[in-house]
Amino acid sequence: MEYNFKDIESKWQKIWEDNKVFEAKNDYSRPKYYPLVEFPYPSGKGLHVGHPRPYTALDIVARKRRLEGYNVLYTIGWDAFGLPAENFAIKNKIHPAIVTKDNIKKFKSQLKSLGLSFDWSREIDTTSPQYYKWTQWIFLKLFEKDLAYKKEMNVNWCTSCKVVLANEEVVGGVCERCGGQVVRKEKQQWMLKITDYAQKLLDGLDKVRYPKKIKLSQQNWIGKSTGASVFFESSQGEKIEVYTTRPDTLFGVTHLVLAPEHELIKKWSNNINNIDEIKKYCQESAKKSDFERLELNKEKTGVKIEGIKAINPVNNKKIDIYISDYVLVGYGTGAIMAVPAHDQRDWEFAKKYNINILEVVSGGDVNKQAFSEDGIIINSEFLNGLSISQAKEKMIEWLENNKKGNAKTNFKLRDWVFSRQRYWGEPIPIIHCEKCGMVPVPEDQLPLELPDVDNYQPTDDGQSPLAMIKDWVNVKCPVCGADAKRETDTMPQWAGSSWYFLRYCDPDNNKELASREALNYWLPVDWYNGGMEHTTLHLLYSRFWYKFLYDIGVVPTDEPYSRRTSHGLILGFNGEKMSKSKGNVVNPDDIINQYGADTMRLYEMFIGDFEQSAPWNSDSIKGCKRFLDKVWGLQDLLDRSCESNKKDFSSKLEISFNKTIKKITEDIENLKFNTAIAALMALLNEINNIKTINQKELKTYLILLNPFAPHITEEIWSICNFEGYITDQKWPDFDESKCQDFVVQIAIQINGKIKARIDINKDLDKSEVIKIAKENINISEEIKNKIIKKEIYVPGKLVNIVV
RNA sequence: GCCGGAGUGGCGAAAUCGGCAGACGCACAGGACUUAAAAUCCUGGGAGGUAAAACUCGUACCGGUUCAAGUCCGGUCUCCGGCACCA
Repeated sequence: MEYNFKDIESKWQKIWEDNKVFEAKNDYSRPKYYPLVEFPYPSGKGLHVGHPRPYTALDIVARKRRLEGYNVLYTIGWDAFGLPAENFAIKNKIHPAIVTKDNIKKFKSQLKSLGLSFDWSREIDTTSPQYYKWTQWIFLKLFEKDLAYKKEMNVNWCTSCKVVLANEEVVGGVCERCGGQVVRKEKQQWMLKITDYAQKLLDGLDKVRYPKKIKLSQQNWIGKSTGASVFFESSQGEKIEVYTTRPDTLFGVTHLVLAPEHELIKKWSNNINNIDEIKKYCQESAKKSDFERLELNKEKTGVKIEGIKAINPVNNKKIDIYISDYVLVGYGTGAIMAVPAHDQRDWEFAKKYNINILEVVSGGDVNKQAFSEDGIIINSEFLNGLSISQAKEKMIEWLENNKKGNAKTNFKLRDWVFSRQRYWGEPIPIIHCEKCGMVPVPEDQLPLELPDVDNYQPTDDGQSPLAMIKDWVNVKCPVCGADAKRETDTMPQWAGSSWYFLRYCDPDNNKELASREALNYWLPVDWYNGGMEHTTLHLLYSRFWYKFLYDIGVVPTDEPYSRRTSHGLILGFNGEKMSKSKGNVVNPDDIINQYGADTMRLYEMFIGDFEQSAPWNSDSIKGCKRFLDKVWGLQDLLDRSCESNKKDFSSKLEISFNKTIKKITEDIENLKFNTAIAALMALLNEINNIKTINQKELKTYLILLNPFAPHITEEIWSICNFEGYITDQKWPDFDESKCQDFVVQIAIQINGKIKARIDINKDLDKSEVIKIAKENINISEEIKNKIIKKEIYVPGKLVNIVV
């Protein structure tokens, strides 16, 4: 029976809004629950059907929690700084703030039409000065604690646009937009010392409930390794420090490899015989992005430095030095000791350049490939006969005693490049004074607002467009009053998103980023859902900021998120990622117009395993619409007699209802929204077979369905004259003892092959069941004249007789 | 190259403390209702095989463990996502 979803949905959305049904209460005595979804970047394209998947999922959780009696904080905001708005501004000369405002308006109306139970009174926008005042404040705290600093860094530089590019904007070595040549250019960048928190970020993972794959990704990203620093000496007398995880193989070192950017190469330039060749190689590798180096380096390249040698500290042997771009300047010391016998990359390099291979761990065939497994040390003087781990220990001891090195822990994690030469971001609140150096903008002058500019294009030398506004740039030093200049770089988009969930707790606070009272109550976030693509950047950055804020006493716990889950992508009908160019984008507005928000929500959740990606299929939506039409028809099956009203569940449906309550209750907690809906469908089919439903059953059914399809369930509740609103009801309990049928069907197997099925009482014990099984006509035939070796009974499932 | 995830009907998918593979839905086919169509309702279905059964095969591929394997173990292939050759 079709229902008028248009009227019903707008009616209830208005009632919820007018009555502030979903506003979180500032009543800190009640049990709280804080579910969180990643807030969107409001792009000009509007929502696509992928957005509502996580929002609906946690909306279901939020609605269920409210029914369970919790004070719930579920809200949304806008991560609105970023490149697309800026590029749009450059092209069309429209202020990004105006574009952003329009986009937000569109996103908001789209989200509202889904009936999500967001507390809109707490909505935030990272580009509003009231918000970024506190982003800047956190930056100043980091600066104060020496966790923000400036450093020369390589950036991608488009030689034709004269713009710094993100890795993503570099495609095949050229600028994505203009096709110009991209080179690596040295530039001063603001950095945040996330590496100071590497160990804490690692340790914190033990305390939180994240999926294994997310913990693993973060662990791999942080990449702790233990090994040693070893000091080689050059024939010129300089110390060349290398980091190795295999100090046990030091006697197997055949050469050193330096990164092309290594500082010693400049220093040696007068002493290198083949300096032209070296310079050429360095220039070539400077053209490559990291990604390209990765691509191109399947075949190792490198150049030997002629005229300079290194001395191996353990045996004083003179060895060659090479440069190669498979060694990265940003990791370790930018120099490695090469042990071709026991490292595959070194092995390949050695084979190509005809370098000796010195075996120092026995067990493999180092002529065929590098041997990196465990073995006994050989050819290594005082290490001979030891295992790898013993040899590591002994070598480190030797290095330390002889001042030739030391034990060292290394992290792969690099510091966070925090500045952008862009307009549409938070201005970095620092003033450069010739006398006083880098001076923070005084806190009472925050927010340091973004000034208006006429042109959003960066300057020719790659400075932010802010550098062109002379009366903004030129200021007096807050310390000494001399002429000074403002920092013109802005912050990356990651800044605003690193702490937004704190602001939700107290969004209008003008004195603090949020009151301590509110933070104490709401934090930590109980359940945070987001995309896998944010696992190693956003998720790690925000944990870092949070831990920092904990250390300076701003937040009450040391981890921000108790639980993290991630959703799979919604793909186009063709199984590819949705994108305009592929023509497979689906707009949720169309679906809602045609089928309604409840159907849309249901299909988003029914489409498949929440954590797995799934292709969108506009034909399959019909099933969800049909289901809701049938739910609408339940009104007609309601037995309105007095008798019925007093009843508990009817005997026919009692078990089914208990089973379903249990299943829905558990499935929602376990992200199994698809099977929860399947269970509701199955129960509905059962009710339709019986053709009657009593009051308790209908009420229970509506409450169970409510988190998934909130509008239709409210409407039926109200039409049936049930008391109050469905949003004020209590989530149903189930009786564990009534979750299983008395009579169950079990399979009977002979040697693992099914030969019969029988119905038995679930409480019968093994011998009784096997007795009944053997009496079955098929079975008695089968086992006649055979020797029974084994009889197995799996309660409620099957009997297997082995003959 | 490395790391992570996944391969099950025509399609989306269920079932992983080893225990009846394919719940629920889409599409499809047949039937009912209708002048007719749409909508709705009922019925059907992994493949082969049979008049119908029996039976055989079947969860990417090869092998193993087990009374029993989609699920566990060893190896291989393919697809998707991420990446910083991390010494």
